[in-house]
Amino acid sequence: MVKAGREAAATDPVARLYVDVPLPHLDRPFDYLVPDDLAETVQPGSRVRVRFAGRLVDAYVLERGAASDHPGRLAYVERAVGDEPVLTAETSELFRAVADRWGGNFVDVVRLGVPPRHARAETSPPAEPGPLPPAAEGTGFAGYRAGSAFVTAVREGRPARAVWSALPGEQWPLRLAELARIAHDAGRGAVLVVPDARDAERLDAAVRSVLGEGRHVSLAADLGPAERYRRWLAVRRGQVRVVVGTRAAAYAPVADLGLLAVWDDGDDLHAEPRSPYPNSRDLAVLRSVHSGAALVLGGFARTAEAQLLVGSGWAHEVVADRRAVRAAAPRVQAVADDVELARDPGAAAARLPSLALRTTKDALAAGTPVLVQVPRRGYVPSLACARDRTPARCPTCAGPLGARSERDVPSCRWCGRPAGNWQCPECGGRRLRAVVVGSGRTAEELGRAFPGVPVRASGGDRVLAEVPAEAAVVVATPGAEPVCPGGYGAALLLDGWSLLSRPDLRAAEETLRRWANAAALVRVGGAVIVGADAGLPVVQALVRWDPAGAAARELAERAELGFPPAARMASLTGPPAAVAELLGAARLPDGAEVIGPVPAGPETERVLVRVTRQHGAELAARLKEAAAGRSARRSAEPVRIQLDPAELG
DNA sequence: TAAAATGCATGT
DNA sequence: CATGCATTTTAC
Repeated sequence: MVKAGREAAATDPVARLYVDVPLPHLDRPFDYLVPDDLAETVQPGSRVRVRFAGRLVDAYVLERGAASDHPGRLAYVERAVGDEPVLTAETSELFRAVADRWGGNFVDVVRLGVPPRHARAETSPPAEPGPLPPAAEGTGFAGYRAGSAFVTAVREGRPARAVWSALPGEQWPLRLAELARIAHDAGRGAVLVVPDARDAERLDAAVRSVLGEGRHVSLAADLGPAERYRRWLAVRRGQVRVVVGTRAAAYAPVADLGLLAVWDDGDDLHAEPRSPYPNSRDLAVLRSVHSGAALVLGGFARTAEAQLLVGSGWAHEVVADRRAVRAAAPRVQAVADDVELARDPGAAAARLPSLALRTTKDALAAGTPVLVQVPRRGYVPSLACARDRTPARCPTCAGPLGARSERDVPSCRWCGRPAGNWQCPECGGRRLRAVVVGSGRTAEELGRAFPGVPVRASGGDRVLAEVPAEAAVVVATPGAEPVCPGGYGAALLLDGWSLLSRPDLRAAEETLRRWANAAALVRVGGAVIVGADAGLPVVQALVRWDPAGAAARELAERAELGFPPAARMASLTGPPAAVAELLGAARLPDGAEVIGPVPAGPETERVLVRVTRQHGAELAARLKEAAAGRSARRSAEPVRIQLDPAELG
């Protein structure tokens, strides 16, 4: 039904658009007529409202055209939402490619990459850029093999691809800012993606120091909707071409993108928890291919995925030579067990291994802080003697004991070692009871071992960005380590046991990543004590500071086991009948291997489908196709499809 | 949430 | 086996 008086636009009256309905079988363009009065407003990339199957829904315009292939009558676009496009030609193509790569819908990806509209923000005037600081003579990449070549490629607008292993102590925010400046001066845009808001703040500051005011924005996740949309619009309008931010920033509609950077791609914060579950690294890889932008994946550690890009010749390594590594790396020593326990009566209170204790004392005496990395706190309460309530302590490091459940073997919340046959030092009792301990207590308890030294805690919802360069014990959970100007005097990495004992495919890689990130904050000549068996390959990799070697070994192991990234996997999660139906309907690629199902929660099962890397795109397409069939037939119970799931369980 | 397609009870 | 009304399906 056409409203009285409505007429189609004189030129290109047809708008091809995606309707914002999350059903896989509707994930294709539909044609609508553009009414005459919207002829100027509705453009490629516009957000509009259309009547679709009766309801008014949002839609995203791909393109305008003269005619439609649709045999039936076309409906009119109902109205425009805002008067400027939200998709660019490049992001339109990117969203389609991301949806295809991960077996999802175009509009789901739009939700990840385009912030919700905030009408007021559309009226705010652009910020005037401040003076542009003079360009630096060179960059910090000169000290890395292939570093200068990569910088030159960015300057010349070539789509070079690098995996950068940052030296310990490296000012990585400044390095990435330098690259952004190079791209900027070449007239190109840059997108720099980091795991969390704190990293985004550091990087934001570094980019400001290099580009001055008003030439970049930070799109970190902790902004309000108005400010977020305002900054994002400034990017879309081309007023700003350098973007810093977390996950979602990777989609920023930067004009003429010249550089994509992802820092610490192994961090699980880079894994998008919403459908279709893309992650920053693979997204950046995809976008670099489609946009012709240069790409750098940087970190202190290296993922097996990044290693594969190097090994296949797709990306070049940007690494320092061994001499520079040796000069920059802290001295790492492993303390595996009770042999090193203190006999020293002064250390009786906190029975840290004597090496760790000496190291800590020395660093504190030199007026430098000591970083103590402890496992992430869960909801785990502390334990105490059931008889006299003496707090239960780890026999090795004197950390507080906790347990995940009543029946669980208690383990140390500092070093993670299990404490199976605990005995109360006061009354000899062997039974434990749960007690609630405030989160600040952990740090306080550790601090007691060093009277008069301030203890600072960083983790959970109280994360410190920086600590002063003075004697202090800094207790942090992985990922929440504050930086210290000049570096820490020493670091104790106490979380090895809880990390390495996880039955996770990535346990070793993740352990080294966390250790390296903490150890990299230690000053040159500082000491790192790691609480784990020196014979473990992952410990050796830290001692020798060899993230590339560790990643190569990790990749080889995964290849042997047929795990990603050596193979491509999809995980299907949902009610057993639904999973079975999807699997039955999917025309899986030749050689696809179905693993499972295994229980995955109440009324829920999961199967894994494994194919070779070459069949990855086909697998995604086939699963999408089967899901589309199910949604068209209204098979109600949805199945979650995840390509390259972050956790393989 | 609108129109079209389909289902189905009812009356001849 | 047409008719009218209810329900289901499609989706521009």
